[in-house]
Amino acid sequence: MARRPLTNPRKSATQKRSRATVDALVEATARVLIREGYDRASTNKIAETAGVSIGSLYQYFPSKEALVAAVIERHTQELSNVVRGAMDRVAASPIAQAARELVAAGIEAHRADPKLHRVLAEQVPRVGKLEQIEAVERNGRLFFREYLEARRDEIGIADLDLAAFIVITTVEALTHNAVLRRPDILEEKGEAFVDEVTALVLRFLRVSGQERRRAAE
Amino acid sequence: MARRPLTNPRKSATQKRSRATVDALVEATARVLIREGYDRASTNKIAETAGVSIGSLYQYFPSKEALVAAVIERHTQELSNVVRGAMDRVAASPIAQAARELVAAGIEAHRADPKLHRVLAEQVPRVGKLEQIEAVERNGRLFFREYLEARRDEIGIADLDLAAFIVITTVEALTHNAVLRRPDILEEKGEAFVDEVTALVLRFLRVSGQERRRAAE
Amino acid sequence: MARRPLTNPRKSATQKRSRATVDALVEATARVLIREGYDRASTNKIAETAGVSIGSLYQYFPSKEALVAAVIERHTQELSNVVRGAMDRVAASPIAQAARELVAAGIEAHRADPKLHRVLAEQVPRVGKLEQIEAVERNGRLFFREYLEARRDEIGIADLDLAAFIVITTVEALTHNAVLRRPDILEEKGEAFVDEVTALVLRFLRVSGQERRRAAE
Amino acid sequence: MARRPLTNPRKSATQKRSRATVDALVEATARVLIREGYDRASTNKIAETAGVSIGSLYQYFPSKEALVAAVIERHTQELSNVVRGAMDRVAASPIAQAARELVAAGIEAHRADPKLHRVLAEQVPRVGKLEQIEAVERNGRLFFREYLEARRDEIGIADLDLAAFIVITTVEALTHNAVLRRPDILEEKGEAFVDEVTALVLRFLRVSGQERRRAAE
DNA sequence: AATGAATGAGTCTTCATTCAT
DNA sequence: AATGAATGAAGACTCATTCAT
Repeated sequence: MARRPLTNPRKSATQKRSRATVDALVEATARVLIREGYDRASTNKIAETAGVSIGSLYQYFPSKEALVAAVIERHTQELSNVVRGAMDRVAASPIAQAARELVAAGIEAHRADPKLHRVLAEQVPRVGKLEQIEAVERNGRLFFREYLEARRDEIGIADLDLAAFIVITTVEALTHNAVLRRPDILEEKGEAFVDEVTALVLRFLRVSGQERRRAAE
Repeated sequence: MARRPLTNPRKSATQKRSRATVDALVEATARVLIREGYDRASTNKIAETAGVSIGSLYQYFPSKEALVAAVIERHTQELSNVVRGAMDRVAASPIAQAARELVAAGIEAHRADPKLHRVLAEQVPRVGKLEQIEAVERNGRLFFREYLEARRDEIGIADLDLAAFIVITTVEALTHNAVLRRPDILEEKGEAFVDEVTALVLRFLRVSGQERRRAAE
Repeated sequence: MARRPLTNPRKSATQKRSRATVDALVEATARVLIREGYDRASTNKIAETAGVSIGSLYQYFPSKEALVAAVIERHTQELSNVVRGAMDRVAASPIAQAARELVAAGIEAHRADPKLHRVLAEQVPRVGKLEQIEAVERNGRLFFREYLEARRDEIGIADLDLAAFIVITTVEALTHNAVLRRPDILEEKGEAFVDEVTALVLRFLRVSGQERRRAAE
Repeated sequence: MARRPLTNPRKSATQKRSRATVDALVEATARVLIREGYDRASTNKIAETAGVSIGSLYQYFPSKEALVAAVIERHTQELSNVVRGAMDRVAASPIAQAARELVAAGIEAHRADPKLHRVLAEQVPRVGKLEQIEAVERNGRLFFREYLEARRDEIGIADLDLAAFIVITTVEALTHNAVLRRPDILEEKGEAFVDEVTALVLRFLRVSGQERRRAAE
């Protein structure tokens, strides 16, 4: 049985070969996680899937948790990139327009690897990496809050902190659930869904109807 | 189970004992789940916590899954009761007023046993009980949809299906996250939070400002 | 876990009701043994099948082994009866005729409850009752030896001990295997089978051809 | 199982180690089976007896049954070899001589590991391996039947199928029981026993007295 | 550095048996 | 005497991890 599980990769794979092995392992972990679920994802299976011996696996990752942590990190990074990209792109746009792009980005992000996202969403807490995830979330929130601050005069709500929490939570939940549990909605009336979620956000932020209408074009 | 028992008292004494054992086991499962998480929650630990032998545990529950399922059922039932109660209470009220009550009910429901709720929310999917949970959710959605239908002329949104999904997902996510991850918000500005979430819902549903204002009093 | 398993019934059921319970238990044990095999035949299942509580079962039988021993005893008794009956019937007949009857009796005996016989044959050794069985066998052998002795002048073999062992073993094996493993033989050419086994025995005992021919009529 | 191994020595060293472990496990299973009987033969005890960890046991054998099956296979193989060897040796000899050798081979085979043979004979059926055993038996029967066919003119019995069944069953039962239950016979008058069993077979097959006498020299 | 055989703590589960009612 | 709830020893098996080669 394990001591306290370490969650940091054992060595900063500098060599190219090492790097490839590490990548293979992380990728294999993700695949096995999807295929088998957390409990049935054994390190031996992961090693085999990666085409690597179990010994080598432990050369690079001190524990199963470390592997999962790496997957989480990679996945979180990818999500983050998509969302950050969208945010950067609309940094200069008026809210009414930005909102729509952000909602779309949310859906797109979740669509990247929904099965992995589901497993992680369901099992992350068990790996000690929750804090890291929360850090990412907090960053997103602060980032968004700054955006709101910059656009303060376009919106009619005072408590920006609260507003950021509500908007982020809402959009995250709606895109997550739409992708994972109601794919039918996205397929049959994806446009309408984006419209409605965008409207939800804008109305909540009391963005003036004029702006909204302008953005709707 | 031989012959028919002649006395009732004995039987009901027996039944009371069984009942107590079952209850103790379900309760112990919940506690261990909270304390240890799903993976580390072994049936032996649960039996011990319940003050019951492992044999008795298996007399009443054929597997670990069955125990967790029972906990889920109990918890779901409790949540359901709170929410249904609120829905019944406001069935005749105008939306603007109903919304606020529902949001409050959502918070109250999550507050009943937030830690348990977190564990279940995070790990339920792995137990086959997912369908049951989803059934409850679907029921809630349909129930709410009917409510919307009855109040159709108070709201300015056409696709009631979509609206129900969005509202329920949103309120669930907001109350869940507020209770579990941002207790500070509820403590420091719980009123404002309820106000905002209520407003979010009403605005999304395009309930007329007049109604909204009337309800805000 | 059990101490040393006792194999004797706990009380000599004098009362009629007790007697009925004991019978029901022995019968249930036989049935469960056939249905489930020795390993899966749990005392609880036996009690249930007997329509008796597990507590009552232990009132009459101190252990699972005791139950099986009772079944063995009953079954052995039945076999014994069939064979002894035949032996008694032919005590006064010449060997050539007696042999045929004994072979037929062997088949008949095995046919009484072949499934039970198989389970017992396969599992008896595990219950301490082997000695008892061997005692029965020895008795049969001695009994048969005496018969041979009485007919000494009809047979041309000197070592009657050896002869008894060989004949008994052979007939037992042939009837057992025919019934349990080659039922097709009995069905398609049962007559021929009896003829051949009888001939086998008579020829082995050097019973004169004249006698043999006379018996074959 | 990554990459192809470059060196042979290492692999074969490894293979030798594995092979030794497997052998130790099979051997330990046989010993424990003899010492404790099937029911009390736990995998833990087997592993311990083999001087191997329980984990290694399961690395090579997926279940207790698999272990027993391996023992059965090994034992059956050995028996088979002895008997086949004898059959091959006498393939060209006249029956009267062949019979004696086969009976002797039967005894020899059972003597190889009589205790193991007893446990297996008594408990094998419960393992799914029964078919395999029966297959071996059937093969033996068919093989023997062919032999009879080739020697058809030496014997005076028409139904060779039936004859093969009877002879094989008889010889098996007699050698089995003699070795396991009446070792005294073999020790005190082993010669006579072989003589009589041989005679039993030859007389049953109606081999002419002349042949019999010739073989008896 | 890689390999994979070996380890063993710990899990779930069964079932013969006891004992309070 | 009967009942059946409770017991707990023991068994089969898994899998994260180590370490000899």
